[in-house]
Amino acid sequence: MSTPTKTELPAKYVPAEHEPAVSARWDAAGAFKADPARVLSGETKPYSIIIPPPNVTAALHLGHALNNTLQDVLIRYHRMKGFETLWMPGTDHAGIATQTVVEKRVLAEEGKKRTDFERDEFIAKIQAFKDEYEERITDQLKAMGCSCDWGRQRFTMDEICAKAVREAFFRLFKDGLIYRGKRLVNWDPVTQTALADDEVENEEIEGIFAYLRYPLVHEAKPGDHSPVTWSELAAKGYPGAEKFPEDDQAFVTVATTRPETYLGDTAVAVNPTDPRAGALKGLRAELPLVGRVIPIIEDSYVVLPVALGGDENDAKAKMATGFLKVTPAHDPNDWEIGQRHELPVINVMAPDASISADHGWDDYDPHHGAHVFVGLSRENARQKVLDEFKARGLLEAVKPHVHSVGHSYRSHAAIEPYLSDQWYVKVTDDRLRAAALRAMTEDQRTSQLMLPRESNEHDGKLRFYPDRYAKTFEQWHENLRDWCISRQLWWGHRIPVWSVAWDEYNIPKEQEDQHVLNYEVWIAEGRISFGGPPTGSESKLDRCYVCIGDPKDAEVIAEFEKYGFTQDPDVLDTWFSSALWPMSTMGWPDADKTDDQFDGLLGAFNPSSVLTTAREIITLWVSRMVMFNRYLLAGETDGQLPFPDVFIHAMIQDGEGRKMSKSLGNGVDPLDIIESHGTDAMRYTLCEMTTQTQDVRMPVEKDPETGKNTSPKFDKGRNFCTKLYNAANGFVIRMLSEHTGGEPASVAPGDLSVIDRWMLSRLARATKAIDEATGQYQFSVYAQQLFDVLRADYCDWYLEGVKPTMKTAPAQRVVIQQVLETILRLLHPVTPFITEVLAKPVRELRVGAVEGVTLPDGRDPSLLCTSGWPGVSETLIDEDAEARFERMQNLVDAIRKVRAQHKVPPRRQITLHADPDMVASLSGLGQVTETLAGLDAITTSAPEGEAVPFDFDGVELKLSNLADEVDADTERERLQQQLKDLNGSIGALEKRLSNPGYTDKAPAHLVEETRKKLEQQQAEREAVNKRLGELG
RNA sequence: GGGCGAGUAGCUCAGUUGGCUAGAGCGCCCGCCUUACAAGCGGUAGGUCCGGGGUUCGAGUCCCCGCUUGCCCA
Repeated sequence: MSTPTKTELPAKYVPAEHEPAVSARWDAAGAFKADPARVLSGETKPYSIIIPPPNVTAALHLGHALNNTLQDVLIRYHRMKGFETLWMPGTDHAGIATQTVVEKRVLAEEGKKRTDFERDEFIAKIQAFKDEYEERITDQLKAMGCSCDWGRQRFTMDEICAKAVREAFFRLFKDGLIYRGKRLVNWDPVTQTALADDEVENEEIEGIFAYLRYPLVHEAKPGDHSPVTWSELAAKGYPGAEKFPEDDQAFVTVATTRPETYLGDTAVAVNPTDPRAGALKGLRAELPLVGRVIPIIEDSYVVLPVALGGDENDAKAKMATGFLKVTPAHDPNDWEIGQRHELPVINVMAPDASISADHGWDDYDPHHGAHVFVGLSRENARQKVLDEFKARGLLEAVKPHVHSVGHSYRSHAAIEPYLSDQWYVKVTDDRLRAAALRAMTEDQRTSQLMLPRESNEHDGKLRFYPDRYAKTFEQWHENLRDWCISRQLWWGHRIPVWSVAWDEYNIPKEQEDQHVLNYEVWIAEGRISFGGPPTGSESKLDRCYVCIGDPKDAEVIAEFEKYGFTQDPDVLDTWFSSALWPMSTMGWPDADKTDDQFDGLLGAFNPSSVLTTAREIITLWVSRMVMFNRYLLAGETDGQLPFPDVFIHAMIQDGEGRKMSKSLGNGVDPLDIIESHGTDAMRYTLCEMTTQTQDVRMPVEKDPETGKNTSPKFDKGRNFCTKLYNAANGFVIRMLSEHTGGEPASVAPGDLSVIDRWMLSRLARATKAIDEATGQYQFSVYAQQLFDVLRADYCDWYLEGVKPTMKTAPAQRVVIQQVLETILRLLHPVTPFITEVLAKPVRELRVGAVEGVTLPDGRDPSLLCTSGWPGVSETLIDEDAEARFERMQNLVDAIRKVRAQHKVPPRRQITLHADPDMVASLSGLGQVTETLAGLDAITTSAPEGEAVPFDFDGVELKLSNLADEVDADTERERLQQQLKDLNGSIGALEKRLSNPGYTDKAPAHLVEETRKKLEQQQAEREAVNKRLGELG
């Protein structure tokens, strides 16, 4: 009962001839559209993945190809399994990265800087760039076969996401979780903007280490101080004080690479274990020329010099004096020390990094002499400080010193740690941090801090794959610092806060009542919220801040702007909107009252099923999604997670273990691979590479013809696909079309021959292994299983083995077809295109079923991607058939080996002489052995002419008719090699068995096995020796 | 400085409670255009499992020390 019209396919598989057409079929069928109604009605279970949105800054690279292939494998697998699947696609605006790229482009093309444009004008340029790259990225994802729900594609700055950002910001602001504070940022003094940490490049520079002396003083009261003498210190037991003239003023020597920052010093620190520390208690240092008197504090951060017990292997200890100048405004470590000791923070620089008294240097007094530095650049001031100290006898030494300094990747200027006002999310608050820690599954926790509570059903559900990444997540949260979310950029979500300096917030008397009334109403209505300092902080804000929930709320804005309020010019860190991605893409905060596109999505698909990403994202993104999802989707207690599973995949490096990068020119473009090898080949290879390790290497080669980078690793995937196509189209489809008739509608395994039962058994095992591997995110195991079952089992053994019988065995033809159709389905998530191409013609061959093999129609059987996942019952696992078939495989291998050694021409048929048991056993396999080993007969009769004996399972078999005359030398050589191998093996076995420890302690079955094996090999050796004797 | 990996054949990698003479793909070499497939088929060679200790009857696998190398965080 064959279908009337058969699908014809070309003889050779050229991916580019099929992939676009297959994509078009998927699109036309709306195959990837998710329907939340089916979930909400309870009809199906949801499976969803939120794409980690690629930056619109650049086209996708191989890491994206890997990341998205793995997601697609999961999505397609679950879709076939019958889940309602949603894979939400989208892109990220990537604030600074994108703005920078566009700035470079505009400078190159128009010779203009960003500041030559109005803000809106420049943003329009970035927007145009974004549109271009978003399209490109979308095309790439489609070319990769990603089965996203394309009708729901999002962008982190589109309207619904912007609304989510405003809502989240407003709520956090209102709840006191967003505050204004000071912090050191990476400041680029040339372009005058803050930079993210990853935009700072560390470079080794040849700098100096300067040793400066700070005179010590007593301070009776502020402004009244007197020198400390060495004799005083000696009296207090200060080691070494006696070496100095008694009446001279004592000093401490600090060592620094940046002498000019001494202008902002607010303390000198000494290690509490330093033997000099005790004598210095209560004393102070006076900064030369500046006149500032600063305390001497104790802090264990200070490195002890080697002479005082410091670590000899520590380079710092060799250079250190044991005294550290503390400049909280100009060094991140000093900032930390300043926080610990509540030191004043004195900024001595202007935004261009020149020395200035106008940006926080409040105790500046030109009469002391520091005026000589004001206005100098950092570099000139550095030299001037050295000169002035030298002139006063306070410069102890200057040594050359190579050290690492952060530079702007844009201007290449040295980064200045610069104090500025920024917005922060108080992620250290229990409502955020604890919620993230409690989210972790308990068996992945290593500390007892904030464990899941029994009372919260959403606690303890977050699991990392592989396990070890849980530790990264845990430690990050335990050492968390508040999150700086403001960026001095134009491209991004503008911070919805308006402010005015207190002393400018003047409301005319007659308007005061109305104004106060207005904002009380607005607060009650949730339209505005006033900000304060961080909870528990004593500091006062210098401005009045109001967050306006809706930036289009003209009434409110007009009112505040009337009193001088202006909107914050900064934008939010990109990760703020990314943190909302699992919610915003599904329509939050208006999930159920906007258009159909979002209706029910949040309820049906949040939490999503898994997040698939790279490990550097655990801290930047995963943490923040967990905190925001739990906080914003919560009632009184912590709410649900954005996803229960986090899968972290490997990073692809080049063949030398280097990161792939543009500057090294070692990147591989996925589109080039798709062009040269086909998408399926790329996907297969990427899956196979995805083991549980951190990094995988991909040797990169430049194609001499195209000049494009490629890698030989993809050949395996391409060859695999070719094999599949040749087997399916070239053999199975052709043969089963030509030979039909009499197929049973249902085939019972018991009625089948050994080779069929073996094949079904192998298929059952592979299916089981694949299901298990997928549940554990073991993509490499999945790919390996596919390779083994298709190539090794189905093509190399099964199809070769059934050749002589298939034409006359209708039931066997059913097995051939059913197994192929099952394999196509198993393969589909990894290699979707070629399997979709083959699915129709293979399905058209279906004439019967095998009991235990189910091939469900799924949602829509006209496409493989919406067909059901195959079920292969474990009852098909047949140990007996496997044992018999494997024995035959070993025999065929042994015969092939003899053939090769005797150089028997491939086509020459030879004769196997065996004992009756063996012959009987082989005859149960049909003609399989003869076909695979190239035999004309298997017989119990003795060879007539010359024959070559060989050993198999301890039994001597013979092969005859190898050649017109057997070459004795070849045979002797073969036997001698065999003897050598046997001697080695027998020696090892004897040694093991003569060890009483082994026979007494090892499991009995292992000892027994070893004995049997020894006996068998000894028998083989005897036979080989005998044969060698006969040869003479 | 803290954390996490990796080191097994020329290359890329498997090796799951410790147990056959350590495997695969590619590459090398040999033989084959055998009627699905030369992007293929059959076969050979190739390994002190980074080094050193330890536990064990038995270690690529577990423990300790070291070397090399990569990534993340500070």
